[in-house]
Amino acid sequence: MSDEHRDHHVYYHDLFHDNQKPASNNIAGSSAYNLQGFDPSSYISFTESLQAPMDYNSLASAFGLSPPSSEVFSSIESNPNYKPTTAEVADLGGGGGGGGGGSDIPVVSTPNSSISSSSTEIGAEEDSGKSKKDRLSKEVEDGGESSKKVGKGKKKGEKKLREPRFAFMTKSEVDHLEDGYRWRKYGQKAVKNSPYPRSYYRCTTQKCGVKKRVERSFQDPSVVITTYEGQHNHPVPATLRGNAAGIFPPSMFTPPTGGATPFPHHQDLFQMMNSQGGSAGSNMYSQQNQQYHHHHHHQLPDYGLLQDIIPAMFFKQEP
DNA sequence: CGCCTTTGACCAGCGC
DNA sequence: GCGCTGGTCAAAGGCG
Repeated sequence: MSDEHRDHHVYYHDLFHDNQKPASNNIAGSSAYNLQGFDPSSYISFTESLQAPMDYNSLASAFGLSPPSSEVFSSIESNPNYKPTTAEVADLGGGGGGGGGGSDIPVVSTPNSSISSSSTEIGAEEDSGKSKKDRLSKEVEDGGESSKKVGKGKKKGEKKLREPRFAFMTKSEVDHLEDGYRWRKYGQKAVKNSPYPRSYYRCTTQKCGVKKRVERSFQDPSVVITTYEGQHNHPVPATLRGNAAGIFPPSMFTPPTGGATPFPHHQDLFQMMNSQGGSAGSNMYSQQNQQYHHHHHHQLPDYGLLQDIIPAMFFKQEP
């Protein structure tokens, strides 16, 4: 395994399962989207389903700060009672092998990104995409999850509730991207129609039920699809925190002024992003971290803030 | 010694 | 009801 993170491209795209979502959600149609021209209707339904009081503009501006050339796609499962479907399982990883229509995925992207092509990667295989059905109307209450065992009888009629998820695609050679948190792998499964396995991770912090799923796109092996589920109820481990610029643009965070970034990977990321299309201030960082010593891979927080920020913005906060 | 990965088995949901 | 598939468990092993 290599410790280096290279060529990081992050793709975000919005995915929300709106039950009766008309065909207007087709990705092709959204190819023209960009954060500033994002389809209002989609936004609304998205927000509504999230029940998040946040202002979209803040989000948009946040993403809008991305390097001009970055290609970003994120997907979010906003429905707290969301029930994964097959297609989504295939795409973003979901539970239960249900059917699923994977083509209704609204997309949010930054300017200059070519959504259609990339989004295709994500939703590419709806091979047996059936219709997904939604049901369930329990109240979501994160947290509870310790008593679910495989071989044991489970609680009465309690259903396993799944938290909203946030997925994004990153161009990287490493499967498991450092994000500042500590994870323990608890499973790996082969993905249907894909030669690449999917790994399941869980935040090791006690009481934190955040899960993470990592898989490589079978369409484009250079792309890694990471899906977060839940929100951390604790801060990033002190030993792991530090530079968390990660995939977010410099403007969103305090630039590593003064000192060299201990994580050249970031630099690579920025360079990559900037170089791609770019004309944005590119060597802001590139001149700094020329050298560094290799740290253990566990000490390379990359996308920590991604989790800190995205969930906070999109995920339904518990009362 | 503690923490983590590996790995096969098992479980749950859905389609047929 | 059976079979498929994704998701999870937990025992065993690995590594610092």
